[in-house]
Amino acid sequence: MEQLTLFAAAGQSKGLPTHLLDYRPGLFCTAESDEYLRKFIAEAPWKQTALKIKDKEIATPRLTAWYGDLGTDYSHPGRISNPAPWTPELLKIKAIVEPLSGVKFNSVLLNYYRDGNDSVAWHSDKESILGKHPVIASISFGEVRSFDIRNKADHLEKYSVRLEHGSLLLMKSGLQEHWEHRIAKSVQPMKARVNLTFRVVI
DNA sequence: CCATTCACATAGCT
DNA sequence: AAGCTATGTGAATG
Ligand SMILES: [Mn+2]
Repeated sequence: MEQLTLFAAAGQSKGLPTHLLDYRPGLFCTAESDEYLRKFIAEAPWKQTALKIKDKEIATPRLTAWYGDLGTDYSHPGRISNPAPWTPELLKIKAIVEPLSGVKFNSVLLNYYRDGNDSVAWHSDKESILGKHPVIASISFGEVRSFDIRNKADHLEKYSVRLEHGSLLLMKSGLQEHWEHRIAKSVQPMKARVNLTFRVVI
């Protein structure tokens, strides 16, 4: 009984398809991760976009901030925004992540999930901006949230990874084409989580 | 023009 | 019977 509970709480699916993703907890220690979380929340140029359906204006349920090399412009729905210039912290993290990813990234999208009501729906990352087989490195700070993937052709084929404070999730080149991912809302009370997704913008 | 993208409300299922 | 999923919605986009 005890073990079952503990195992369930761990929340990692068995048999994760490691050719599609890799998960590495504890890439950054707790103290360092705490500081990064605080600093990114306080200092990143957070934006919240919106979409209109009928007459309702629906705010996207998370905040985003975009950093990167000059020329890696990212089109938000409705407007084009230049990325903010790299900060020393982001460059330091990038330098740690790149050898583990086998890729030199030129941009990073930060996502700020303020509480359990923030989320991102099932999607694949944009082929038009990233190409068909992008490698994306995702660093998590703050609250543990569940990252789900499902096969586009068979929604019953699903896996889940708990993204822990200071962890790295590597989305490998095969993931986006045939799989979708999400961060679901949670009924349980959730504290803030900031996610750094390093990418190569084409 | 037309397909795609996004979050939400709702209906239907177990 | 609470919790999950598929579906329709429509403005903006390329
Ligand atoms: Mn994504």
